[in-house]
Amino acid sequence: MIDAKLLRENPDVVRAALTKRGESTDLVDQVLAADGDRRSSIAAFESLRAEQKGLGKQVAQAKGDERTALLERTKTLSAEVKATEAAANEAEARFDELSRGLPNLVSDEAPVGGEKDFVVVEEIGKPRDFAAEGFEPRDHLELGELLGAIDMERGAKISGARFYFLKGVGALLQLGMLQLAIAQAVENGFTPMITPTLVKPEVMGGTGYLNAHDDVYRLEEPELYLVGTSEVPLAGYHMDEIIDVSNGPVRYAGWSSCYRREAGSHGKDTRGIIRVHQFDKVEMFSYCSLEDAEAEHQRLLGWEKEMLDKMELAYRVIDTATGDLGTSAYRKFDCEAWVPTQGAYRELTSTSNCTDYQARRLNIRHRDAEGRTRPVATLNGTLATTRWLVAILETHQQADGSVRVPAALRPYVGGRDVLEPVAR
RNA sequence: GGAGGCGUCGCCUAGUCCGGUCGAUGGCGCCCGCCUGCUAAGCGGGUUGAGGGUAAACCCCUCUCGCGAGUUCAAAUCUCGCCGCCUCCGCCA
Repeated sequence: MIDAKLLRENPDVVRAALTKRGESTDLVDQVLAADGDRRSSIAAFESLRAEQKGLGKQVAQAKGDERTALLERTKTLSAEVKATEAAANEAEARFDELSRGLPNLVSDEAPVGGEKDFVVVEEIGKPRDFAAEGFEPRDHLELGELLGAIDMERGAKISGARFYFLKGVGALLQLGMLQLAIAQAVENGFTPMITPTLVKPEVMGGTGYLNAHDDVYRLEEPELYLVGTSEVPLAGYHMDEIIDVSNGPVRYAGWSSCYRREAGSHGKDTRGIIRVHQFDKVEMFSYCSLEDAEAEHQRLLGWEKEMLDKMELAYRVIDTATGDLGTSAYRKFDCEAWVPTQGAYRELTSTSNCTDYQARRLNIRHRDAEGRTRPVATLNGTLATTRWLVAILETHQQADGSVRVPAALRPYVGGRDVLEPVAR
């Protein structure tokens, strides 16, 4: 949610952000009008209410005729108070609903434009040259089937398209990767968390995901939503609280399954586990002061790179363009790993600085140096997900269909340094 | 699923039966000051959060006793619904 005071005093800042995101600025004027209504109706109610309270006090003291006379007046006043209060509540609710439709501001440093207007910040490692090595790389699904690691067919049989089983070394690799992620996070002061994956509407809405709710699974009774990332329960964790960030960021590492409908992506990435309805992820989540947020964002990015380095992958870091930020993000960096059979970089991690946008919606505050309450900043970033297996399998494959295991993962596959094809 | 109990400004707590000096009591903790070689103790004061009047300070006002609705001139207090926690029973793992 955008600060109402900022919107009132500097509506052009908000309009500029909307324009950079490629959205209409009409909503700004609607919200401003609603804000005016809200404040005037609150003032009307409050002055009547003050009068009513004053009279009520006199009634308590008065006796006889004087009392009857007072009661005559207070009766009509009572109805007016009720009516103006209802009007004020309504105006407040309308303002709230409209202003929740506004996305976050955007960083001046974020590149302006759409999905393809990202800026490459850094390239790390070199994509393997399979032509030079003299063999045609197999894609991750073919490798996964050879190794007995991925079973898409049976996933589809029991749950439909975009579902899968990870089995054998596939299951071990994923568990290893996630455990490695948790271990790294804990080393860096994160509190590990295994979160609920079903959340209430206000939590899903508070994180800004309900606007794009085509992608969210919804349960009818009771009304609950399956989370697409543990960012959602971790943001909701401190909802309606005043937390202490005076000693630096409060950091959580969430381990959860994630669910996405992928409603708008028919026909895209239909093969293998690149884009699936359910996957597992370890997500970093930080609460900190607004002043500390940009520095914390860089730290989260650093920890993502550290994990990717452990997987021995070639990847690049991109600064996401304003049109591709999502509702809550003020700035976003993605790490994209090279996927040999696609000849392309694909997103493996994403870290967002949501500034105080989610915190305003979820009512999460801290006390500043002067003891005043202020919304915190929230940030998130990926430490490992199922999709990483795609890049790991393809990057480390050998001509015979075996796959070399990155050193960091070997303890999790029984110490093996190579995974061999199995007979089906 | 059934029955009962509970929910007060960080924590504990008085108040709720019998509506109006509750515009909320006291303690603990915390903050400021005084006192004191230092510390502790003692003494005095402060200490829920939000919104509006204002751009801000001071100040003033309104809301806030789990949430919402109702009764009433007036609700922490009475009524109804909901949520959460606890205890017991049933059922399932």
